[in-house]
Amino acid sequence: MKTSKAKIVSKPKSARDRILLTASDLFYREGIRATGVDRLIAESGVTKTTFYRHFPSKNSLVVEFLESRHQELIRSFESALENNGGTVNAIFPIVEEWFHSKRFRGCAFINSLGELGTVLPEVVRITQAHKRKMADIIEKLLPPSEQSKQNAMAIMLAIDGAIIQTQYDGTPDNALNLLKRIVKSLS
Amino acid sequence: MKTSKAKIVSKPKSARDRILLTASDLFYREGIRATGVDRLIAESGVTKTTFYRHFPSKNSLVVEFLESRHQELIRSFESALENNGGTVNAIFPIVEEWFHSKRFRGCAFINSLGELGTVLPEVVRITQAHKRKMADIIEKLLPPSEQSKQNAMAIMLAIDGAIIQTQYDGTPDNALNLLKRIVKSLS
DNA sequence: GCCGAAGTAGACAGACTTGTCTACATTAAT
DNA sequence: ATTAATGTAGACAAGTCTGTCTACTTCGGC
Repeated sequence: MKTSKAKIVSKPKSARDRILLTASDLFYREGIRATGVDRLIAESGVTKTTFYRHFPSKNSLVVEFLESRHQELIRSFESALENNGGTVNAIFPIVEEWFHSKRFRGCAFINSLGELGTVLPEVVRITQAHKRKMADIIEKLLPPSEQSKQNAMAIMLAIDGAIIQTQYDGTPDNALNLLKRIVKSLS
Repeated sequence: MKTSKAKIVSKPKSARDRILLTASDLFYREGIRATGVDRLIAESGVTKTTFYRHFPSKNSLVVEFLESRHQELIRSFESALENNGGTVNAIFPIVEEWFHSKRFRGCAFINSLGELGTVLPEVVRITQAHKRKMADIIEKLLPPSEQSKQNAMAIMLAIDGAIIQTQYDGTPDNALNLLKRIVKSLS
């Protein structure tokens, strides 16, 4: 098990997976435009040829990054909700853990909107798909009613707001409490 | 009154003002990183020397852009609230008009967080100052109580959420309705 | 008119960016 | 062993980016 001092990702997987894993990390932590392909290449331990064999352009890697993040988040969100009791309250410990995470830097989708929303329309499309799917999942936590679709979207809206507030204010607990209040007041 | 076909801003003001005006327009519409200094220079009708005389770096222009946008928005927000009756409901027509505006591209501060939050900490600081000031103004619309500070922050949170949802979903009326519901349910 | 402030026209520099390509080596499947 | 798939090592190219600088002109204040 190599734990090299260099920032080279240990090579447990295919080159493609390593690139995607490295991109996921750096894109989220440091920003998409702040991360050049040479950095990705160096840190994933592949060559330029290999990089471009798997991803025809940086933008296609960005799209893949967002798509895979979307899939992964949906999966883990659903799983965690189930583990937390499957009601709307199950959302809060998930969000709490995330907000307190040292790696928290807001929502990758929202950040991408700001970074690339005007130059890469796929980013807007994927963000929309992601948020709508999340709202669908939230809707299933709610008692069925005529309003449940809108209630779920309102909750999604409040979660997005709490994400933003945590990001600029650095006060996760306060944002979480506000989120809880809003969600409860919608019930 | 020159209305030249070229995209050169007519020269009503000092070079500095022209630069700032052009930056405000392009940074918001197209993105900060998507706008290079050469573009700013060409469209504001100044030379490189003049540009750098007024702004020692692109980043300092970005900071100035956000600071002046902050001041301007506070001013116009306060004014519009007063014109709309000075209650919390006064927020809605303001937000509605903005969301329906052809120029709407989300919140410049939130977009900047995504674009530059990791590389220019001033962006985070200004965004925080802006949002807190907005919340202070919102608080003044509310009946005084122990909770009014938190209520104002909850409303600010919901506004941010509505901004994001409008941005990715392109459904301003729906987001606005959700915002209204949340604000009312907090009262 | 004089002089400093402000501005013009661009050339230039170095770094960074994304992407193309050659020659060769290694791995995996048959 | 053979062959295709996959990967390595880099060099290279063109464009873009931010910022520095020279020489000269125009504007504004006294």
